Amino acid sequence: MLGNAPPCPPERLEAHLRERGILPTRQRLRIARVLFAKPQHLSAEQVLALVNREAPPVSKATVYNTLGLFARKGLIREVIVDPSKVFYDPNTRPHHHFYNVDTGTLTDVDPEAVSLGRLPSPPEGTVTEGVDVIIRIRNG
Amino acid sequence: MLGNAPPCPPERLEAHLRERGILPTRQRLRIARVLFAKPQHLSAEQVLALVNREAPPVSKATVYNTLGLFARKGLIREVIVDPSKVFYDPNTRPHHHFYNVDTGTLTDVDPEAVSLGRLPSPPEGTVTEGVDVIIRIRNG
DNA sequence: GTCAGTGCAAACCCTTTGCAGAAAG
DNA sequence: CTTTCTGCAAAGGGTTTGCACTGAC
Repeated sequence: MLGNAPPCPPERLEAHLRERGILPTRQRLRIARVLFAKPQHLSAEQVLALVNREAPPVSKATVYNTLGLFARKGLIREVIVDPSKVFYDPNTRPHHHFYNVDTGTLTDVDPEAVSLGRLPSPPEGTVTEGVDVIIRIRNG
Repeated sequence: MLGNAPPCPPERLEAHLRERGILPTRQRLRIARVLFAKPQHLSAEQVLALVNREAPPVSKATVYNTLGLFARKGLIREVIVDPSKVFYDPNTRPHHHFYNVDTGTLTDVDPEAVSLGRLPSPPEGTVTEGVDVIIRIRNG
C-alpha cells in the first residue's frame, strides 16, 4: 500500500484552515477531520454521512458549501469522473486515478508507476491549471 | 488545424449504425448526422438544439436515450469534465482534451503533442477500459 | 402482428440559493 | 456591533423513467 499517512494530522487542522484564510468554525473542522483522516476519495454524500455519525448534525447545505470552499482555497481537490457526483481528494499533490466504473470506486495511482511524458502547451491566451489522468477500469 | 474531416461521412451513417447493432431510425440518423458532421464536442442540450433546427422536432428523452445508446455501443465517447454536463465526442480513437474552465469549451489535443509514457497496470481483477487525459486550462 | 423506438410529462437526484437566526471576532 | 457562517427548505438543472402511441420489420 502507498500513502497511508493522514494528509494532515488532526491537531494541525485549525492552523491549516487559517493558513488558507478559512475561518475554522466547528462545522468546518468536523468536515476537515473527516476529509483528512486518511487518503481517500469521498463524495459529498459520504462526507455528510460520516460527519453526522456524531451529533449535533451538520446540514447538507453546509457540507456542500464547505467542500466547495475547501476546493476553491486549494485544501482539497475535486475529482470529476462520474457525471452524477463529484469526489473530493485530500491529496492535492499531482497524481492520477483509477476509476472503477463497475463499483464507482476511485483509487490513487502510484506516482512512480506513471511517466506522463511531454505535455502539449496550452492554446494561445490560456494557461494550464492542472492535468487529470483518469484510467477507467472495470472488473475483468 | 487538425482533424477536420468528418468522423463518418453522411452516406455511411446508416451502415455504421447497423454494424453496431443499432436500428437506424429517422431520429437516430438525424442525431448521428449532427454528431458526425465534424470533429466536435457537444452536450446533450446542444445536440437537441441542433437536431431541432429542422422539423419535426425530436424529443429530449429520445436525444438522451440515443446518446446513451451510441456511447454504450461505442460509436461515440462520453467525456466527463464538468459535473454539470456530459460531452459527446464522435472521435473514439484514443486522444486527449483541453478543457477551458472559463468558457466550458472542450478541445482536442494534437495526438502528436503528447507522449503518454508508461501506464500503470490496473489493480488485480480489473482491466483497463480507457484512459482520459484532461488538461484544465483557463484564460491567462 | 409483434417488438422496438418515440414522445411527453413527471419524477429523480445532486447541488445551489435565499433568507432568518446564530456565532465569531 | 459587524461580519461571516449555519440551517432549513425550496428552487434549480441536467438526466432518467413510465407509459401510451407510433413505426419498423
